[in-house]
Amino acid sequence: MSVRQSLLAILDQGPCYGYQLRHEFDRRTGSTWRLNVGQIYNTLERLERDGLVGRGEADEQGHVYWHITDAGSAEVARWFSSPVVRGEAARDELAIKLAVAATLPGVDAGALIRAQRSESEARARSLREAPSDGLAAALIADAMLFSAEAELRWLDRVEQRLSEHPHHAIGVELSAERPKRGRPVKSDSTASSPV
Amino acid sequence: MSVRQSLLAILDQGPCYGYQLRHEFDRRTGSTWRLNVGQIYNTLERLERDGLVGRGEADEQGHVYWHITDAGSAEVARWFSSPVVRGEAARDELAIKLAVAATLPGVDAGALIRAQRSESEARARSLREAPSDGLAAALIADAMLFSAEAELRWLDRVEQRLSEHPHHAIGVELSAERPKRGRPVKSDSTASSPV
DNA sequence: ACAGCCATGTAACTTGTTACATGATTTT
DNA sequence: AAAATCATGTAACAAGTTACATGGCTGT
Repeated sequence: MSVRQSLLAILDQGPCYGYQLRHEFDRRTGSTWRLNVGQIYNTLERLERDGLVGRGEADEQGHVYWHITDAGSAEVARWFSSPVVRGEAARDELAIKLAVAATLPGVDAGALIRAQRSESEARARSLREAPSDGLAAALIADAMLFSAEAELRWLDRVEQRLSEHPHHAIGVELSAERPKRGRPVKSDSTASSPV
Repeated sequence: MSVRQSLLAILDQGPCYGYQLRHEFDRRTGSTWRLNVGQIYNTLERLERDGLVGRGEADEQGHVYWHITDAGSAEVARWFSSPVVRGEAARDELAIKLAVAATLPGVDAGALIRAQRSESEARARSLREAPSDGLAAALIADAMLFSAEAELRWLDRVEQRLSEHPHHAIGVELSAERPKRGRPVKSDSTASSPV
């Protein structure tokens, strides 16, 4: 939702045309994530469908200015007055991946941790070294750096937990809590050998 | 992609039927994110379409066992041997929101920071207090806690940067880097008053 | 003339997510 | 007998993302 909401928030400052919105989003996020132009127009049409923006006539240069509606402004106000709530939604890809890896037999979670640490360290280093141009870029870079550092701390913690927990792997076929029925049926053709 | 990949990784241990997969995903992620059952079947059909899994015959209980293909196993191996790369993709909703808020005139970024800090603090507190049952749940809770703490550190940093940078807001209509053409056209009907 | 950017748009697609229909089995 | 859970599936949709087509304008 962040692209959609950001475009709406920019439009709340005054009408803009598509390309302009792309540029504004770009500046305000420190050119960190470049939007494909097509996405702007898609998003605008969806916002229009939802009654949050309206499409103006094209001016002499052919620029199509979009303006926010009252419902749109209300939505922006709501967005800026409420915090981002993590948890229910917001799945952390790395957390899922490593948790799954750590609980599956036959997967080398240690190797994954080392590969990830190397990646996250490189990322943190490059974020610390690269100078950020402007406030927006600096804010985004800070967020990314802090997040990479948290990732590294977490990786250490996971390694520690795994070393304390020698029997971490939860077998698929041995699970007591498994819904019903015994072990998986071996399929002849392409199934890989179960552990 | 994490749900899709996780289901594939579980299937790499041996054939499973839909409900079973849901249960396995649930256990391995500490019951943190409960999947709607329908999503399992959707995902399985898409994996089948992509040649990564195959559908077996139903057994006497009517359970439809799915098995991984060679291409699927290769994909799992690839997944577990490569780190999660943040940056290009992986947009941080909070970072975008706050960066946009901080660069738009007329938006009270300070209030947003305070609201977010209160939310993130509550979250961190509840993660620290709630006991985690089992390794998977503990790992996921750690990840969430570290991430919430990084968020709090970042909010402090943003507040500091904003206090150093009194002229942070970037006006839409005053921007020199703006693509072309002068100020936005005022639309008569529903446009909110631009700042 | 040609390359390249500005600008608008369309079509197709991905993953995730929900609501719903249907029936079997199990529990109370 | 009723309620709950197990189990499979379908249909629809949201948001993001990309590739492509089309033109105008600008600079070399």
